[in-house]
Amino acid sequence: MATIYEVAALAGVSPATVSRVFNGLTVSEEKQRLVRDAAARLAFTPNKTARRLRKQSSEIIALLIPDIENPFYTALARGVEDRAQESGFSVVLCNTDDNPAKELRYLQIAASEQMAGVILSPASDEVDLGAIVSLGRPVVAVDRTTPYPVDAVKIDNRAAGIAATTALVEAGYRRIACIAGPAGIEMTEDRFLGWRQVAAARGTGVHEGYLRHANFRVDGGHAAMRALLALDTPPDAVVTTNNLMAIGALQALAEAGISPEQFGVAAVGELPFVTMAPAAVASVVQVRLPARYLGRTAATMLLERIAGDTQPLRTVVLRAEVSPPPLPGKDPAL
Amino acid sequence: MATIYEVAALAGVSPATVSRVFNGLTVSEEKQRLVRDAAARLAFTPNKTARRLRKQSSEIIALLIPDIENPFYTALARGVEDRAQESGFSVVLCNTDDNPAKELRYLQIAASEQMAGVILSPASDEVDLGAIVSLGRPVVAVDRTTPYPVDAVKIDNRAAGIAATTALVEAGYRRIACIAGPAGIEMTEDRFLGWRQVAAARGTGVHEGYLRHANFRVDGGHAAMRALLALDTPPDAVVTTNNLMAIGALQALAEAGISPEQFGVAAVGELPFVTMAPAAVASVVQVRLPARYLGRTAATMLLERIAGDTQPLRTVVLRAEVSPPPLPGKDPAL
DNA sequence: GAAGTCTAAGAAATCGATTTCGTCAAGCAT
DNA sequence: ATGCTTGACGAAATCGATTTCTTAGACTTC
Repeated sequence: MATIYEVAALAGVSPATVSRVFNGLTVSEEKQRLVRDAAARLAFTPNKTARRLRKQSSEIIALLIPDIENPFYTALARGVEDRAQESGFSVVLCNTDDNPAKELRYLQIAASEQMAGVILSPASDEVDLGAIVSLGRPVVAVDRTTPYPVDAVKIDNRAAGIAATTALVEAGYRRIACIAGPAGIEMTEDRFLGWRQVAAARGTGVHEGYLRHANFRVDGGHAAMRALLALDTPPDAVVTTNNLMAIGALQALAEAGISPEQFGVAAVGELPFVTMAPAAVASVVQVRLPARYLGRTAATMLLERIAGDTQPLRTVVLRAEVSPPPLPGKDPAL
Repeated sequence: MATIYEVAALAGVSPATVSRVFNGLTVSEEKQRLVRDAAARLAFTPNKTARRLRKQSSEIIALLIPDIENPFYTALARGVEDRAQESGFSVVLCNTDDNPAKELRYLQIAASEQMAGVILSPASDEVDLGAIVSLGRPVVAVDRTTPYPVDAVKIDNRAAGIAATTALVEAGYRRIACIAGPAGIEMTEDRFLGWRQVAAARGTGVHEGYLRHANFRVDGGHAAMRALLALDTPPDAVVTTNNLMAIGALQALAEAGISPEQFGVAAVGELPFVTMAPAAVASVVQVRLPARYLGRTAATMLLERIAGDTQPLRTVVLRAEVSPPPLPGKDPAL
């Protein structure tokens, strides 16, 4: 790795001039050419570490997500990445596993690595964002919220819960259960409040035991669905507050020999990689979340802050829509 | 952010001593205590950027994968991440999108960021690893191979292709087609060679038009399957060389009203998030790849090199197995 | 033509750790 | 008691860029 000094020596100028050329500061045509030629000949790449030490900031943004194996978050990550790339930023993807300790560790790394900013989906309401916020690094919460004063991009979760449940009611279901995520996460609680509101008003009321808390993963949805089916008066439909728990629920139903055409299933979120028969797919209510756009929006907000935007805190709320499945074989891009 | 100088001043020692304390070098009990107290009081965290500039290396490894939205690669990433974490390393996940230009860009970043090493699944055989290799940074290729002299972890792809095709033959299918990935990637070519070998020997021979090249994604598999179904003499079964193309194929079949119980489908790779009826699921041949373990192994090899291991280049070949689906609702961890 | 204003570009300080080099004192052998 | 080793620890150099200062010319302006 050639350094700026070697380039300077070869070009017959001072290191300062080399730096100026690479940073677009005023340098005569003449010397610019000399420097560029020398740099090309030495295959010079500026040392980012040195640059960062001096500038006290980098062009890297950290993205902390709870579960990298959940297609919702990978789509979100794509959105962030694409937007960041457009501005010449790189994204470091960190998997927090819904574990506050891991999350904290990554936040510390982000700080001590002088990363330009952080986009995160907090593992819990108790994440300590105080340290990084007071350091002046911009932070944007995405999908999930946090009590700390940071920008946020979220879904209208209450409306999404209502939409999912309403679709089931309109399909004729009345005994509607809910498989919600862990307590203490506003995102899932809003969705289940939406369910409760509709289930109470237009279903048979909120039956004891029809609300199940589970982890956000497939196995959680599976276990919860089995428990629901084992009730004395089992429900005739279920709402799940995320995509993977719906997969688990569908698996449990399939095992029990029940098709989603008989038993209503609604998911807040999109089912990834469905291969069921078209009729079965169509019978599953999917409240599609604009995951990629969520990520893109968060990235845009973060980049604005990084660029020095000091407007008051913003929370962007996006609405999800109950929509038909995309044309099969087409990726619903962005 | 407190610096080492402030800690030194507060503790009444030199900065060198503070550094020594944090690096476990010989320092008297007495001063150790003073330094630790001062550091705690100032909430001191060593500046990684400065450290990296001086040490010319970091505790970050770059992981370059072609498609972050493919569950195979996210599982692989988990394997890498878990192993790296055990050794105190962080992982930076980079999505190359099967795009050599993006890949090159990330490799340059890895170099100029002084990352400790790189694990990658090359987007093409022409990736230029020369620069980073000659820089002395360890590199491990995973899943896909490269002509450059680097360690590698891969699947016995030929055997996987043979296993997938053989399972279809044994299920009674004879007109077996193949949906392969883009040409020029050894991984997918070996798999399709396995198919060709078995199809030629035990099927009806390799029919003109039964080999389709597609991108590695769902839409590619979908389009290829439609093309196969539109042939004058359509096949009665298909082998896909990865997981997502199988999803696409199954979707195309479902649209055509064909169940995988009638039309043989075999995938090299595991179908993510299946929700089909158990009988349908069981009829799909899945050659399960140890994705997580692949990642873990690659990480282990890389960490050994980082630690200074200089043994000759190694290529670890893992065998995939045609196996029954995991118990529903259970994540096939590691 | 003297004074004032720019502008290009070099010299040197700076970012915050690590590490080499010395120094000084204690411990040990002769 | 002298010389030698050993160990703790401070002073200062170092990593490679960026960013003041400065300075020397070139160019205005009255």
